[in-house]
Amino acid sequence: MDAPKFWVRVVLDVPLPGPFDYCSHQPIAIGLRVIVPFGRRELVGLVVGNPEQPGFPEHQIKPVSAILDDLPALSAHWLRMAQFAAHYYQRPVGEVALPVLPGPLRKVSAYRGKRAGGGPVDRLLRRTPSKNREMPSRSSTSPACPASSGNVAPDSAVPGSLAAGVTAADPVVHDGPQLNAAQRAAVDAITAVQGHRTVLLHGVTGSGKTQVYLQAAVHVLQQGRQVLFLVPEINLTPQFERALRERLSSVAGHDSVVVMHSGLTDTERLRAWVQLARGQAQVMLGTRMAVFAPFTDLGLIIVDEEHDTSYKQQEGLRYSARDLAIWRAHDLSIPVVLGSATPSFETWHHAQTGRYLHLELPQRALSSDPPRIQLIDTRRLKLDQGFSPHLLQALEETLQAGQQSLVFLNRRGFAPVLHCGSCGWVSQCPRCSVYAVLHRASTDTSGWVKHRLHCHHCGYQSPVPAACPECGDQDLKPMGRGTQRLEADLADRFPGARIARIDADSTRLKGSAARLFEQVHQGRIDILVGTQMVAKGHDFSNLGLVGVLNPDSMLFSHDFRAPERLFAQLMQVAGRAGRHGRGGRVLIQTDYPDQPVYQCLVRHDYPSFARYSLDERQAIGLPPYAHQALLTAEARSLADALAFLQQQRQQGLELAQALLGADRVSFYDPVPLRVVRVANVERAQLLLESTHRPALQVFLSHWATHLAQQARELKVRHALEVDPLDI
DNA sequence: AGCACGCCGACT
DNA sequence: GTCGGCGTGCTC
Repeated sequence: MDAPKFWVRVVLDVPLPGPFDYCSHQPIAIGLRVIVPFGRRELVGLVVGNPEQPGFPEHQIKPVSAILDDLPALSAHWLRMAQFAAHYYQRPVGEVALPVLPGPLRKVSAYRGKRAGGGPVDRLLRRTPSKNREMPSRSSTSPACPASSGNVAPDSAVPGSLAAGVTAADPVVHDGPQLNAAQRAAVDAITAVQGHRTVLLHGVTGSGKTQVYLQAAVHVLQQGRQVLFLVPEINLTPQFERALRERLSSVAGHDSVVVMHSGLTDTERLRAWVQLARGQAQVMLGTRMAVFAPFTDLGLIIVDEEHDTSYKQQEGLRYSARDLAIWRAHDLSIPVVLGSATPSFETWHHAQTGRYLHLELPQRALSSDPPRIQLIDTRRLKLDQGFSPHLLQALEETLQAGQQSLVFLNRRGFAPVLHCGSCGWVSQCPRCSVYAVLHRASTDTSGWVKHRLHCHHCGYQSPVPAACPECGDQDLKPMGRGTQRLEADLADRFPGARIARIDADSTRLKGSAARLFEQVHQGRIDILVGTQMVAKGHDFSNLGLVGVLNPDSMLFSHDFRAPERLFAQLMQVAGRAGRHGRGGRVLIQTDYPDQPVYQCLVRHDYPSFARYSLDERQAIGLPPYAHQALLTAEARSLADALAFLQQQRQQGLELAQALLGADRVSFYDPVPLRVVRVANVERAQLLLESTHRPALQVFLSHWATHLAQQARELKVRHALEVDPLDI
């Protein structure tokens, strides 16, 4: 007489082990979302199983409140990926699977209340009637769309990202530029891959990796399958979007490219997700979050600039989108292409040992000469406002020749610190253990320039004191140089030159980055000052000179990956020079010209640098020859944080011994972070290591549950990171 | 993580 | 007399 009862296993975005069992009067497919009661509230959950028997006392099990079937169920492959990521990064599945959905798909409020309509997906589909032909709504209540005589609706009629992205429909078939022999060979090698293979496409800046990506993508699209294209930064999406649409429109239709990144609104993200999930989009271009997109028939993944650390999420679930992309490709038996001029040493190592297919693009496709890199030994030079005479002369010459220059300094603000000459006082952030950085107020128009003190870690700001707070001396001096000061100095020195600065401060407003880059492209800037923002991807056509100031500061990090990053970064800025026509010059000012990183740079010799660095890492047992995990603790006092880590280390040692026997996992000593205090919280970390990945995984999964309990008891916040990049 | 319950201080 | 501080306990 009872209606049949079905058990439903659901994961939720809560920091509890889970999953949670519910009941329903009808079967619910795995991969669908549901609204369920949880404690005193309701949550959106994801169905991951239909157990025969619940794993919880039956009388305590509540019924599912609603079934959300406005989108097709997430695929078994997608769920495997979520499960894998959860297991690998030591988090509950629900904390992986739900936060990666567009906001409206995981918010109860989007489905409840009078304005909810049929939920966010139905609302979206109703709101874009011009798209109904291509995106027929599941619901029959959608107004029928009068078919508009084969013509595509003008883009301006479409709100949101689609409008921004869809440039005028272009029916012309683009065959793309002629590929050189190496590019041709690379495309052939990629398209010949059967099943899964990770492919490293190693090619210097300007060697034409993009054309290889596009050609490989065309091949996959012609088979009717989808392509995922990952880029490190939002800034890079517009130029790739343009290239993709142009190149791919003939194969897959102009609506087939969707974009996914954190700069989109909820609705824009939802739109891209929905189009992909319904199989209406063929290509997704995006930043790391796009690796979780719900493809229906993915055939190829491309990871551009695979070495870029932006692929690693630095909060919440600390995943590497590059590594998950490889996992995804493996699970789907499809190829994944990792492209870079300076691959991560992990990737390079795998390419050298044959685990990855190694493809080379040896030449610059667009220009004959690579940029000429010179080191300027600044140990015995008298610098003038941070500039060597050589660099000043080169700037003058480049200006005279009507070419553009880029001065690269990885330090924003006016000066790193304000200093009192008579008592030694320095500007500190009151809440963090770092200097407060002197900034030029961004809104100064005329006359007196206003400065303020900024903390780059917690956002604290204050006016500049009129006199030293310690001794009352009025002669406070800025020490050192940031991009703002550089910009001002250059303006004094080259009064006729048009100077611009691109860094996180000058591009804070939406669209200002694009505007600044546009000015540079149009040749309306002579000297560009910039931080690492300018290093990535931008193709400056008339850049004759790159000057690099103070790169040594990047070498002094205690992180063993610092030289690897410095090499990649300098190679990347160097690559901005002379991309078209004559090769440009690159001048690097350093106190350590003998360092291997600089010596290899001068010779454009990535392989030697990699060989040298990998040998070194092998000798002392660092990644990729060992696998690491990092436990960080945050507490009110440093002593509490360290005590917690010490305790976890001790218990970890015993646990590892019991689980794995011999010394499979080794622990370093707990240490304070380089910046100990941020926003009045003290931080410390504990690094662990194993040469055996599975052993580390087994250990971590046991240890992680331990940690959660004890951290709560001791009021210490903690985070466990697998494969940490910053140590 | 939320969200409630619960038991002690300064305000209309 | 209540508003409200955040301790602790629970969520299929």
